Amino acid sequence: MPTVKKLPRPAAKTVRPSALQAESLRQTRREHASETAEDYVEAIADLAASQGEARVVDLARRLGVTHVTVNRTLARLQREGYVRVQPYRAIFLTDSGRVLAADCHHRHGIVVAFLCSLGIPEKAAEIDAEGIEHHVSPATLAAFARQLKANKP
Amino acid sequence: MPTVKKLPRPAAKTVRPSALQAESLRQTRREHASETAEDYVEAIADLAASQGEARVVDLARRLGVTHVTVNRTLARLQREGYVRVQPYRAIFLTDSGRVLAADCHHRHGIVVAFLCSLGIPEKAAEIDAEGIEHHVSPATLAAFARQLKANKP
DNA sequence: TTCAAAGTGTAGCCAAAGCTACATTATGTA
DNA sequence: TACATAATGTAGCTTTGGCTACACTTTGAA
Ligand SMILES: [Mn+2]
Ligand SMILES: [Mn+2]
Ligand SMILES: [Mn+2]
Ligand SMILES: [Mn+2]
Repeated sequence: MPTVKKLPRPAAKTVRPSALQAESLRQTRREHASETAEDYVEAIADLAASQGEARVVDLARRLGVTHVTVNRTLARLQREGYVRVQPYRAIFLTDSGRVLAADCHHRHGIVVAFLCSLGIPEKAAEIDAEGIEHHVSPATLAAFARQLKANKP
Repeated sequence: MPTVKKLPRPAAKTVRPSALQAESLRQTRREHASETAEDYVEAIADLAASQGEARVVDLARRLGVTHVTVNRTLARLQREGYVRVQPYRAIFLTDSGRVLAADCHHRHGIVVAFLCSLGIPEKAAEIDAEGIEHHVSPATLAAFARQLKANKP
């Protein structure tokens, strides 16, 4: 063996417990797994409200991806029971899709308003919120809402 | 053609401009693309500080994945210039890896402290922060820090 | 009524990240 | 010094979500 000295490990200061960080990262991955569904149903509900119906091209434009990606994702969302799709027809939310969309819309609004209340410009708040929203637990959402109400009487 | 009436599209209320939402989602996807690198280098720096060195098993435990996933990701991070790895040796950060780790550590601390300052329990704050941190723009991070300083004189 | 343009669908490519199963190397202890 | 065990590496599978290229269907205007 070459002369590679093996220092004894210095008494593990445990800056942050491994178990908690591992659990946090697992939770973050779970949130990312539902993120696409959330953004899609919210966009579909928005389009249905503003345009009367949601079509593949509209979704693609709004989500910043190609229509191919939209198509494949819609197939998955149908499999998971959030939407109903038929070839060459508009896209419709199921009941559970509508519920999810409403929840996400509500949460999105609170996150944006909260960031704005900190002095962040509308547009920047909108950009950050699109990512942050999926990692805001019910407790944190409640804290945001509480803070908003306290600052705006 | 079957009798499917085509209503004229009601005057597009444009709840949220498609362009802004598309750009927000693109930004979120970019952030997700760098997220793994950020969490890894931060974990490696933490382990090096607390244990003296970072080994594959330690990383796997701390990140909540198998050692296989750690190995493949480390190969990518080496390709991207954040780490140096040698078979059966400890993992080392490059200069740019150390810089990234320091930035992320700093940002992580501010996000956790900010959430705690809203009354969210430490553990919940830690969990939410692990996901939120990657979507906090410099402007928003500054707002968090400002708020913290204002509330803790 | 025709037909070009717009919309939609599909085949097949890629990379990232997760995994299990198994092979190989180091290490500490008997 | 052996050798069992822990650590590490690798082969190969899966899912998700990007993409281009091309084919098919609808739709509206000439
Ligand atoms: Mn979002
Ligand atoms: Mn993180
Ligand atoms: Mn972190
Ligand atoms: Mn995220």
